[in-house]
Amino acid sequence: MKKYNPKDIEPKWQKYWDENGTYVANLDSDKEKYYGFAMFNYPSGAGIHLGHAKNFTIPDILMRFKRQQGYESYSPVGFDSFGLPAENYAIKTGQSPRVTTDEALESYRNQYRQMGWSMDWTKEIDTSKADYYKWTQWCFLQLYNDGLAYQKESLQWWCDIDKSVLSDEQVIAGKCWRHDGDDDPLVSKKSLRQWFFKITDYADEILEATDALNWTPWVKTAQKNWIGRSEGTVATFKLDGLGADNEHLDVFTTAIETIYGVTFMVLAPEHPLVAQYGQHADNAQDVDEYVLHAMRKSDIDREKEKVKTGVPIEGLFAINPVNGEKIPVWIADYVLMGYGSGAIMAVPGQDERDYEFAQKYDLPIVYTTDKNEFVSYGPEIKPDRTKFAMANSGEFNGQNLEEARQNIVAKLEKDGTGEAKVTYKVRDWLISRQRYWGAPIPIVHCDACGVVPVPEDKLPVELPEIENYQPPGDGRSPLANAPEWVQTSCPKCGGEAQRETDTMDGYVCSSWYQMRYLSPHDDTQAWDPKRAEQWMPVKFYNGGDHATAHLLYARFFTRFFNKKGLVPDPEPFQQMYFHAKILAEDGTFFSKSKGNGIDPLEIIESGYGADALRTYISFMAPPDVESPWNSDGLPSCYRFINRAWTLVQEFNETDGSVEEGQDKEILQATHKAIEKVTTDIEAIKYNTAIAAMMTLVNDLHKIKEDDTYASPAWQFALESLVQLMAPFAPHAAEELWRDLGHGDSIHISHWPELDEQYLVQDTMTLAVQVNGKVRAEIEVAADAEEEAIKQEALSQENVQAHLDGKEPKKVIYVQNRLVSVVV
RNA sequence: GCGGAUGUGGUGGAAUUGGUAGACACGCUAGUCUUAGGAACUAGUGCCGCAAGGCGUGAAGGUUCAAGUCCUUUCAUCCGCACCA
Repeated sequence: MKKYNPKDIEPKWQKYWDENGTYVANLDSDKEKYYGFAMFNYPSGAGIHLGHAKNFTIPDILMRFKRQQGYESYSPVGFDSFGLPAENYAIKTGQSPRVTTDEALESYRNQYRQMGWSMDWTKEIDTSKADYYKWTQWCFLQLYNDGLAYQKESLQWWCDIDKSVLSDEQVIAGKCWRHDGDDDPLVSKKSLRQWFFKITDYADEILEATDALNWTPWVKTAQKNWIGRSEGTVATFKLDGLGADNEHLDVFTTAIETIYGVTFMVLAPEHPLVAQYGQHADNAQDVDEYVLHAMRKSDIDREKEKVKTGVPIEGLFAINPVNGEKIPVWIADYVLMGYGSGAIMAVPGQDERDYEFAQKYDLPIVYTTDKNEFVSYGPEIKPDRTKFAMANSGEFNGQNLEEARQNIVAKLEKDGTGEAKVTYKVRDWLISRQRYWGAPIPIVHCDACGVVPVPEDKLPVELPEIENYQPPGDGRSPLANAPEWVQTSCPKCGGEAQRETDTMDGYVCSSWYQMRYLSPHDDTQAWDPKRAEQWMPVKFYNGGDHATAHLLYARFFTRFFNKKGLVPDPEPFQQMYFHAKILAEDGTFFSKSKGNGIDPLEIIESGYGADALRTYISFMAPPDVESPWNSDGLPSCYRFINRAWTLVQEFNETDGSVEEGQDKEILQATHKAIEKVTTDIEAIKYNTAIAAMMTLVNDLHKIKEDDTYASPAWQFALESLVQLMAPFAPHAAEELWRDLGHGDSIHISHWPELDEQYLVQDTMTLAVQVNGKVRAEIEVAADAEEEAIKQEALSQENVQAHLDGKEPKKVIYVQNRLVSVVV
């Protein structure tokens, strides 16, 4: 008998599928379309790991299923290949990122194929190739033309030794990643002029659309948190002293009703008024020191700070717009420049944080409600606000908080000292990177014309090959090391001009690739809007990372291009599925440092094959449940495939003798499996789909225990089984399909058709409960009358015993389930 | 602190949404066979008990003929956000 050997059949069919274009999608097909994929990879030198295996197997199963169902199923493939690791490697070795990336890509292509993923390789994209980033630059220009791309000074981490910009992940415990010794200096912040995308313009509509999405629920919550909308009031306080008499200070608060309790003001250390008036303060030196100290701390470090610190700006006061009270102004780093206006009115009587600060620095505390509870902490909490009465608040005393809030806002608006306002946590998207290995920003700086966008017909602005990947030391990217590239002529006036040397954040590249996949080789446009009309939004998008930024940015781009009429839907991903991680056998996370990783390729090559690996990854738990790897689990899936294999081989070796006696049983088992597997794949519950197939295999083995079957029913059962298995174990299924006499690929065959008549049983087994406890089981005809069933139930010996001579008060029959007798 | 979720055998996990808890696997026990293997096959396996029976879904209450599922309280764990004004 032919043995199951994945090492033989897997490479064979991989080659066949490639050569026959089995998975090549016709993007202009008339068929109903199904478009799905997983977040693409950064091709690192290390190759794929178990997480990648899961990431791409999840959509692959669904896409294969849809293909069999007759959809034009498009599984695109691509690589997010710009990024820091290749650049860091280049700095270290001088080897071009282009070269190392290409090497990594070649290896990835092989590994993807070995996993048996049904990707359409004829449409592969690579974000670091000019034919892709040309259109990333085009996207930039569209945003620029609509005023959604702009330049602004912004602070960047800076290493004084390298004279180079650092990304967040290159700052480790406040020091540069390459200079983190005890004697090395802390990193500092340097102000650079950088490019931003105005995503805040879209914050509201993205937020509003979030609830309706068919996305993993917590991802939606994360999106909403990230946007962080809160409704409140901006109040204007006039300043007094230190020559600031004509200045005013705007603060944002969600609890304006506490304004009578303001006993001090707090500015973030970066607040512009600090730089302006701090030097005039009586304690100018303290102010200076405090600001310097705070600026050196990263935001993360600041948040870790348990004890609040601050200094007053002595001599500077603010005037409370509601009662004219003169209150001191402080600086403290518990106030963040990035939120609201970077300044707060502190109400220690009603706010926990302000209370803590006031306690420490001995500042006065005024309560503005009749109950001394904190009310302004967070926009979400709503202690029944109508139950609090205002106190110490002048004309508003006695009103409940809700009334007072409205009345105070009205008063401020009338006086011109405040207004209702909505703020967001999300800030504009900083896309400038002072890096080499990214898409150049298509902008030219002309001495005469200023900032000039590169005309669309001059795209791409190609990334030049350079000699030295070390940053030049002036805050510009290594592209500044290529003067002949930087030096150019102005597209407007033709005069001397310099190219922008910043490149774009990698997230820009991945914000629109779902559209590029539809026109991967089009050199006349970023994508064909007619194709987008047919294919967008993406039906199924899987990922196990990037729950916030990437998805938010992709939504921003899609909304923008939707308004331009280039995509049919404002949302990019109809369904977003966020899978959970596979854990190590001990329940901890896999990590490079622990070296406890499991190499998918090793598993395949050890003889278990990709099919068993794919099946086990899908079987171990529902994909969205974190579950530890169990090395004994893999063999169990191999065994399952092998048992199916045996059924087919034995069938092939029979002499054709027909046993029809158990056809009905065979068909019932088969259709039950068809139904279960179909609904479970649709619901991404692969674990129970596989369990149903295992049950079918077990059933078929049992049925044939004594005889060898060769009936048409038996053949239908085997063919259906193999077709059901095809999305999970595509190689073995293909081989078995051919063994069953088919000339064409199983993957473009069809999905087994369900015949519901076989789901109905002739008889059914009902449980009989007496006072809620099961006391007997009865077997009755499926179409038996309710009365007859009840009689049958009551006549059971054990039921009678538990009735103990009493008359049942009630007998309940639940259809197809049980009979419940109440005494 | 706020928000979201989850607690089921020795293990991963099932459970038609209120209807026989533990599907399917792993592991374990016993057995069969043998070109002795990390093979295949068969049977058993929630707990206590020889059995009858009893007990069982983190804990405690409640609703119901019937609760893993609904309600209340509570404990634990995980995740997201977090000095967001």
